[in-house]
Amino acid sequence: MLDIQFIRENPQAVAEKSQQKGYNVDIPKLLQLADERKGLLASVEALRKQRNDNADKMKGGKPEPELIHQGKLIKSELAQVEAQFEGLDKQYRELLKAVPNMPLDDVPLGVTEDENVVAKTVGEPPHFEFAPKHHWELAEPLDLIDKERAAKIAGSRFAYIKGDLVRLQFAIMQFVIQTLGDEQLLAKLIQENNLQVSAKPFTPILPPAMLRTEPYTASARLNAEEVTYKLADDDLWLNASAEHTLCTMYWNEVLPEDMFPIRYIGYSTSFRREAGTYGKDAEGIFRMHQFDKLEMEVFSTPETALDEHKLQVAIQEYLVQQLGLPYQLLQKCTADIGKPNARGVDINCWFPGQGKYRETHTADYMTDYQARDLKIRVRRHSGVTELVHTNDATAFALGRTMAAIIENNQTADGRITIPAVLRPYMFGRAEI
RNA sequence: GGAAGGGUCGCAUAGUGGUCGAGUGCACCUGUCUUGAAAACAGGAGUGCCGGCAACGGUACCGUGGGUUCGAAUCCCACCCCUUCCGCCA
Repeated sequence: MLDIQFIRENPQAVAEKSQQKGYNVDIPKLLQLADERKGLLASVEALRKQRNDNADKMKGGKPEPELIHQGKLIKSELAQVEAQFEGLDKQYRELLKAVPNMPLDDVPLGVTEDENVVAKTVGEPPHFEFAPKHHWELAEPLDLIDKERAAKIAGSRFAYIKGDLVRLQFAIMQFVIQTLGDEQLLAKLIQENNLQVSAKPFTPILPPAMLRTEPYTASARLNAEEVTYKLADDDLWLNASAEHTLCTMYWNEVLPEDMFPIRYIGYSTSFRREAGTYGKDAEGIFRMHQFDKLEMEVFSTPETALDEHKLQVAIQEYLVQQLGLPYQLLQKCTADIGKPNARGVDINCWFPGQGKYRETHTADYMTDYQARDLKIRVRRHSGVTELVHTNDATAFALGRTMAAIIENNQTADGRITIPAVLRPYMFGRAEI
């Protein structure tokens, strides 16, 4: 959430920028609630002081009936005022949480995702001497994907991934963990992009795949209506990305400055309900209820956070380039960056079967918006505490990445050439 | 899932209704002393919210949420987590 003090000082800007993101929030109402809440809080605290003072008078000796009577009066009045305060506070918090993060100045204005700006196009879509096939058309004869039997067991948007496609997935995972752990490579990317951040390698991490309502809500990532699966018998949700169990990892903690930047490369199966996407990308493994993903998550001090974001994008580009996939880099517009985001970048890879660039990567910069509600702080060397900044970014969503590899690397005889960087992790093989 | 024990200010602990708006030890910070350090001695130090330019004041926090009471770390209820044992299980 946003700092109420900031909203007080910039009501106009907050209203406008929320509007740009497609959020209609009643800022005057919020500020009015904030003021009323403040007044009630003062009353509550004054009454508590009365209660405490009254109780103090009864220490030691035996309680006088008059003081007990006084105490009872204070108690009932306090109960009333507290109830009022809680009601108001709930409204206030809901409205405050409804305010999205402010987009940075370089985020393009837009009303739909169609207004995302193509910042650059890298690589040439491959030319085929034949009509390129969809990944599912190639995968079927090679017996790499079985969706029919998966549907029998779990319904639509599930798959059995088989054989060499499994080997390919594990090869990509090894490649990513190796790459993000390479300090020299990171130093090179940092230098090339003129960034002021450390070259500290990313620590691989396997997070829980479920989390409770309270931290999930605080992360501003819980989307109960469209995305997130809820377990019926427990207060648990299936994570829709490793990001969700990673950004909540330091919930309610104050961390020493020496720990920063905290860089993780997380691997998790991700679960999404995909409500409202009926018929969309129904074939293949492009849009699934369950998919595996490697996700970067970085906690940093505020002054390095934007460069951490840019580093994540640089890493994404490097990874995609290494696999030889043609892509476009999109500067996401205000409507598409997402509620907790201050800035967002997408990478869309070329899918020859569809003849389109499709989203495979996202990089999100949240400033302190996530950390404020998650209460994740840094204790500076000076002793003061400050909210951290959070960044997350896809390393590879494995289903979509493999779909892209299959389509871009298809041969005339329906086989798939393995990208050179993955071959060491594929027993030296060059083809599926 | 069953049984027992436990969760206190970084760590370790004290604390079973008012003197705990939380004591002590260790670690930490600042002084005094010392060439410097150590030791000793003295002092300080948590997180949030509200008010204040600030010094500071108020308030809340003893796993979480409710309840009892004039008053709760302490009593009651529910839940979470940890430890040990049993059961089940990769």
